Amino acid sequence: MRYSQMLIPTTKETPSEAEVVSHQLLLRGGFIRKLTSGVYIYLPLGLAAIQKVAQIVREEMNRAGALELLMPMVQPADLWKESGRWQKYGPELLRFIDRHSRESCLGPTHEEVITDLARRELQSYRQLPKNLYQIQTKFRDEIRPRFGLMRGREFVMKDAYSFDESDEAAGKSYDRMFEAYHRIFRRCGLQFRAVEADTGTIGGSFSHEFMVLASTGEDTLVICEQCSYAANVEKARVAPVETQERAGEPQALCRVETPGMKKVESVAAFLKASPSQFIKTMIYLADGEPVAALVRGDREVQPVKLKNLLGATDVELADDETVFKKTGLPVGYLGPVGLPLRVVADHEVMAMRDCIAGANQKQYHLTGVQPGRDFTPAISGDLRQITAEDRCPSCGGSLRLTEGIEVGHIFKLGTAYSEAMNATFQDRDGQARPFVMGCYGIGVSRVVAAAIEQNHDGNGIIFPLPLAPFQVIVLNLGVNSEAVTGAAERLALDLRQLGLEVLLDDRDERPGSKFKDADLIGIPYRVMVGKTFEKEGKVELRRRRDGHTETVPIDQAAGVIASLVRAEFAMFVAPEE
RNA sequence: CGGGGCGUAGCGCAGCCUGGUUAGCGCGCCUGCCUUGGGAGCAGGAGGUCGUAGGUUCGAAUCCUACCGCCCCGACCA
Repeated sequence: MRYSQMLIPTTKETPSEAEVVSHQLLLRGGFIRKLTSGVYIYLPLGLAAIQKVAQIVREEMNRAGALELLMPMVQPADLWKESGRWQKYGPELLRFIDRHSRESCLGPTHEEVITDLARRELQSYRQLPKNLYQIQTKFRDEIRPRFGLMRGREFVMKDAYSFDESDEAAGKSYDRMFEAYHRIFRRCGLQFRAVEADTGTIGGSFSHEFMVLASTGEDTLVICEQCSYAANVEKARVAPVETQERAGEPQALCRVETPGMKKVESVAAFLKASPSQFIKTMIYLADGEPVAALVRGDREVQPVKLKNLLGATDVELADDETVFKKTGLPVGYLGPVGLPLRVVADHEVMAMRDCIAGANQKQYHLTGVQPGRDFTPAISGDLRQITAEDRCPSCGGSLRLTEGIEVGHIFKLGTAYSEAMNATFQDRDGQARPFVMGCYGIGVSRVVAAAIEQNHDGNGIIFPLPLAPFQVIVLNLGVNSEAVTGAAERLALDLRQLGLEVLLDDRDERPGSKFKDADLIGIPYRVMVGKTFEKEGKVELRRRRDGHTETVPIDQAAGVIASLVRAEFAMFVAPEE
């Protein structure tokens, strides 16, 4: 491909709307242009990168036995009413009415459509298992789209759905996807981890997220330094604590005046106590009902864990005003003793003794509080957010916190959708049974953004070779010289014949501009045909990632480059290949 | 949806507070000359419903009102 005939509108200046580096570089490099909030045009270069990811995904899904199909973007409301999600999904689901007054929506995901297909077309256990997938544009009306391709409203997604006859078989389908995902992200050249995750609104029993490690990630992960344990902090289990040995008699309950002190720190300073002796009482609204969550004074409540402990669908921290309105209690002086609310305690709290807590009375706290003696929570369990100081729940090793970008998510769905939508097959005994389902997503366009977040420098993008729109860019640095131009053209042709994807920069531009553009758009290998060729018959070969440069005679250049590219590709093969 | 900000040439911005010639600047674009190894230089040029609608005024990019769009923070989220 000739640069002069491409559309690669690069810019020197960074557009003001872009906050994160992938967004900036995608705009500057001429990969995308915004049409409207959260909706982007993929220019030729951007589309090429997305197609690279899509092709890897396709190959690995096919290899894992999945079948590609393509479902409509427009979906009838009736299906969503059957699954119950027409009510549940909320405003993220873009709904509209067509000319016949039929309610419809743009598909943010396709469980309903695929389940409808399955109940029509899959009647017998003999047809199972089946795993069907598509690579398609999704629309979710995000509250606040941001970060370019990282969180758009419209985006390219691979979604797959598995149908099995039993839990056990569904587990195998899940494991097969777990492996396929490892192969996919490995082949994309990304640093990533699979982590235990919360199942979110899609529901289901078990799930893993695939996170690309990058400092701009929207999620926080814990990773064990010793074993393979990794989890989203929303989910990360905190190892249960041992109950402390009781030395001496437990203190008696005692009310102390703590004027104007609401924060744990200030009361702690006043009473010359450590925050770890406190019981912190946080009021949350669980599906609108106030509940009290107890954690140690120096800990934080993890709301997703609270939600799961309560079995609620929505949990949010109540603000001071709401707390007072709903309970009449003074914020800052709340405590579990005599609290007329449902109380959920972190198991660490239950192991504490001689604690300090609010007295549920303005300007007063209690000391000598004994969990179990002075109050008994309705539920106690794992409630607090894990910290880097905690030990690995799996092996006891030390933990590290890091940021990640979610690029893939796999779920065991069970029979939630098949039962709601009456999607059944006949088993060996002729009995109708609901499909046991799984669903598996990959944010294809987000993978491109994540790859850039993880691979860039001050000059621009550094694409992992498998995702690069072109593997090699040949710079003709002497467009006025027939000899140089001829050599550059021939080299580009030779490289193409060796199976490489080549961009030939044949523009009548000064060398500096060509270098800058080549760096910006992140092509892994750059070949310069110019002065050195005129003087010595050699071309210079430069690797984008580390700037490593070598000079080779023109007649050997194509072969050298091809073997370099092949050698590098070999690093991105999937495990066990 | 709550809070904040912005809409002036393709992009980035100044001008607005304190209304008054022909609305500027940088980048980009076009023509010519010159130049050619890290976004050159000179000369000439094209390009604007100043987001939209209404109002105030002799006169509005500038003041007022409404609406639209976009960005940032928050809640939310595969």
